[in-house]
Amino acid sequence: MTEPKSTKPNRDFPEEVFDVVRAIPPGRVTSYGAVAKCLGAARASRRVGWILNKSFGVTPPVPAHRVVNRQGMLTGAIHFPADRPMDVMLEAEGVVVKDGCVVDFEAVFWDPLSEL
DNA sequence: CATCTGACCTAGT
DNA sequence: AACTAGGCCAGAT
Repeated sequence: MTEPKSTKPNRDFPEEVFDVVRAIPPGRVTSYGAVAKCLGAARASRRVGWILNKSFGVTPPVPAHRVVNRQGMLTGAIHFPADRPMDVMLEAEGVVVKDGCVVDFEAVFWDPLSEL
């Protein structure tokens, strides 16, 4: 069979991730697993983080600071530039962050599966 | 070419 | 309820 066995609805993973993250409204946050699942790759949550790491400097800019882990912790803050800490950007949009953790994570959680 | 790590998640104990 | 271990996919060394 010469036909492409993988008929995945997924185009380029990075591009899809950027699109979803860009769709996150201000004052809201989402999780890597939610984005990955939205793309049909619930097990690719790790890839999402790696892709977001690459999202620095891309156009249009991707609000990677709106993406946190399942627990609402800013695990990616360590990879953020010191000039733009993740917690500061979130608070600037209305998200309350305490000790690197999002307060009322469920309240500010934005599900791409439901909203997108 | 083989091995390890990584912005994670799920499941088992 | 909390902790540990394994799985997942891809890039880097």
